[in-house]
Amino acid sequence: MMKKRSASADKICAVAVAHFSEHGYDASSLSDIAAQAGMRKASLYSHFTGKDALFLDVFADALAEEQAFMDACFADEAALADAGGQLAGSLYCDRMAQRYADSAHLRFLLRTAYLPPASLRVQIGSGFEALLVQLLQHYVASLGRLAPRLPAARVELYAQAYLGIVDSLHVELIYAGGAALQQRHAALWQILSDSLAMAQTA
Amino acid sequence: MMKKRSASADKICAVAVAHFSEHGYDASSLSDIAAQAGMRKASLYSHFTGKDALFLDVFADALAEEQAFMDACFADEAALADAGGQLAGSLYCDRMAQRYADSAHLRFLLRTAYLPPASLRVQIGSGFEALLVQLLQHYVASLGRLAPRLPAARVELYAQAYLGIVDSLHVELIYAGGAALQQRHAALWQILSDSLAMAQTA
DNA sequence: TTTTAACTACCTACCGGTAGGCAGTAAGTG
DNA sequence: CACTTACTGCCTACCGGTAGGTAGTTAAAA
Repeated sequence: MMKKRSASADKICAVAVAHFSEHGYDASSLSDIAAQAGMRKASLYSHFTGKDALFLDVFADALAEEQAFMDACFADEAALADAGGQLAGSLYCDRMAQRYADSAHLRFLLRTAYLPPASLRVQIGSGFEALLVQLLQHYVASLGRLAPRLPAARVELYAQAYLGIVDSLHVELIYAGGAALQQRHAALWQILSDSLAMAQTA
Repeated sequence: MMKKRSASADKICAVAVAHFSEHGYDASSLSDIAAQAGMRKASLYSHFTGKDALFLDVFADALAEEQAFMDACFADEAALADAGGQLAGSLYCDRMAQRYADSAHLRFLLRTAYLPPASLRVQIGSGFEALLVQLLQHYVASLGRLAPRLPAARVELYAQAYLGIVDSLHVELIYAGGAALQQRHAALWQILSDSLAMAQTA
């Protein structure tokens, strides 16, 4: 593991991710972040060259954390493949609400992925893109394991639909904090399940 | 129609919706908005009591405009019901990408609905909620017309799924500006169509 | 003549960022 | 051992800039 950062820098990042995820880039102030990390604003500049650099560091942390979470979900799903009735990628969706509640990194990531600060748009975009590609690969692998006889065109279609469903759940979390997530999850999962069943029997 | 505002106030709102939709609440400055509307910042205060008030006025405009657009889509869909093969709510989704490109009000609405300024959270939330309720009613009415024999529980399920799909398309627009919207639209629409076909033949 | 909408000028508050100093510490040097 | 040096991590104080917002004035419209 790369453990290059000092303890103070880690503390700053931990505070910063909470601020950024709650207030966004513009409405987060370095003074507040520094104060909550137990120091003055000027001292931040011993650890980060500026607001953008801090933001990007936090973003990198968040990407790594959520990628690890995603990997773990699909690894668990593959390990629990004995219960035959489940759908590909379901574990990741099942755990999403709890993860959103627990992880400031995920809240930060969703907020900044959809509406990044204008100056960092490209870097944020490409970083998040990589995460989506990874999710897509996990899903396709899982689908190939659970429904091996599916034609390639259908695999592509379900992959797109899966990403869409994940985004839809994300929106529910951002927008309503997950209050009505269960209903939406169930509804979208049902139509996906119906379509898959139809494709497999045909 | 309530045409209460002065021409200047209308101009200010037209400029403000562009700024807010592009930069968000925090990163939009009243000086810039005023300058682009052809006056000084102080003159704004002859028309609006402050930034919040201006923002809420713009929000109300956007709500009204997009509600009208939504109503028009479903009215057209009902009028064109002769072409039998279509799904409920499809016209609204079909027109969404073009609408997003054309209407700063829609871009503004999506941005502020998902990540409102903290101080106005509740007002924004309840306003947007009303729009979603309207969308739901339109969809249920349209579905009832196109698939009258569907059991009530299924209607509820498809309504939830439809809202989820709409949100998913919104995210694609916000995130990628609609670059990959066609694929996602097709995929989600396909699984919804499959599920509906299955429910109707069963 | 009263009202309205615009103006100039200014206020306070806070922003991100910088300069320079001050304690503590650990290593080199006689 | 004492002394110097260099470095770290944080501090106070400040910079230029800009934000939202206010006061008071002018000029024209009603």
